[in-house]
Amino acid sequence: MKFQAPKGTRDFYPQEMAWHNYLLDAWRRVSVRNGFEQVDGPIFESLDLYKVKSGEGIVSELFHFTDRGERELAIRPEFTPTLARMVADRAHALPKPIKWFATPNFCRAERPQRGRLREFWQWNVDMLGVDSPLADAEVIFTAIDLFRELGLTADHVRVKISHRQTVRHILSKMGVSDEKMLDAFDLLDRRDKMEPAEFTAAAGKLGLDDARVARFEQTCRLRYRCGDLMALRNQLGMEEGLEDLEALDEQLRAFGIADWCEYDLGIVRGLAYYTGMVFEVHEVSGAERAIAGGGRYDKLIELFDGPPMPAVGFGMGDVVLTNVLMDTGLLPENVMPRPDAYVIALSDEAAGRIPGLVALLRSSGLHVRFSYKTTRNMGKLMKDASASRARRVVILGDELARDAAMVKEMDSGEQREVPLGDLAQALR
RNA sequence: GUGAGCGUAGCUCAGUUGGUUAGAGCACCAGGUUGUGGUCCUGGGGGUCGGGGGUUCGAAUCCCCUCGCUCACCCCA
Repeated sequence: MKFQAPKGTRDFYPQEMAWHNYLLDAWRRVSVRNGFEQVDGPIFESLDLYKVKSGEGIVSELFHFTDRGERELAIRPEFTPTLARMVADRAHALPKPIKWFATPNFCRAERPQRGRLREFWQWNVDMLGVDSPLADAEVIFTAIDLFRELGLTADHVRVKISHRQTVRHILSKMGVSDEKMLDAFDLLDRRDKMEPAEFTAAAGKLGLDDARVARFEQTCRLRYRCGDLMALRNQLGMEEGLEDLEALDEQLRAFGIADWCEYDLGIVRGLAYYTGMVFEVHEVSGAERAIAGGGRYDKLIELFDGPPMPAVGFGMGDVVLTNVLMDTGLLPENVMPRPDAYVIALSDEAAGRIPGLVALLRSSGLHVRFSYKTTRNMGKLMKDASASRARRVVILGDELARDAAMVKEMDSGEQREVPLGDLAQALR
């Protein structure tokens, strides 16, 4: 084996490609019925574009290169900067709200592991121009609509939701100053990887005393059902400061997706990026990486020199989603296109008529295949026809003397003689 | 990028304490039973044992490097 696919990339043979398309088709179908329009951009961009949002540190995670004109470029690792650039360019001309989706592939120079490769496809869904929990909820609904489309249920996946403003209020009430707020979010994000003592010490530096740390810790560990914010209110002992979450809660219930959602204040996501609601979708066992993640990012378009523009969206990668579908047995076995007919010939004379017949049937829109074998052994040819999963087999045998062929329904086994002139109609 | 485990045909794996031309099942290809679908029979292609170097009379088996896979860290845009 001289060459192999580069580290962290996949070859898509027909079966894998069929599954890949099954996913992309579902993404597209669900996007469209939820009112989103498809967009795309170049697969490489100026390296600087990615530094705007993520800083200089992002460069080591990118596949980047210099072109012959000394331009620093990078293969796209995400879609948001491209989207922000596109929106900023025509912000005043585009009708609002802007509801866009894309299904691009991305490359990131990371070490591959389960659920994370160096090249992957990601469904991006974004809504810009509407600063409302209604938009937040609709975006989450769209993600859930996809899960339903693929056969997943609320028993398989869970949408974990938090809200920056709400967590900020809670932290603030516990004594964290505005200057220390980002550090506090960062600590919240890393708490699972820290020893309890280490966590307590770090929290102390942020102005939280031991008792508050314990309470905060517990608050973040608990899960709160969508539609029941009373539990959270009681846990926190707060009467105010939960308005943002409450407004979102109302919309989620209005969309009828409360069963899929829960509040998890430990969800943090990108620090400098999200400004309001944030969410992740996880498989219930928690064994896989996040299936999807997103939230509200109201300052981003300005960062790309556009006008103020509220925005909310999410990304869903194909790798983890495929893992989940495989584990749950929801990836259909047969997603390859099924032939309408498979033509076999039982004599050399009959074989001579295959090209003309096939050409005729195909030009009428039918998916038609035939055998290239020279054998006239019917058992063998039938086996090939069966393997192709064709709906019907057209048998060219003695009936040709009457200008007719046998047409066999492969699913039922029934067969009948059909005049050649009626074949296209009979196979429809 | 750091650490750990793994790497024999397309797939799942055998391969005795290093010993002659490296095997099986499935898959693939060809043919047979002179008109009916995962049957049966016969034959065939395919591996420089991930790659390179070393130790040895001799290595798939031992050592080093490298590439890839898996897992954790990092990151998760």
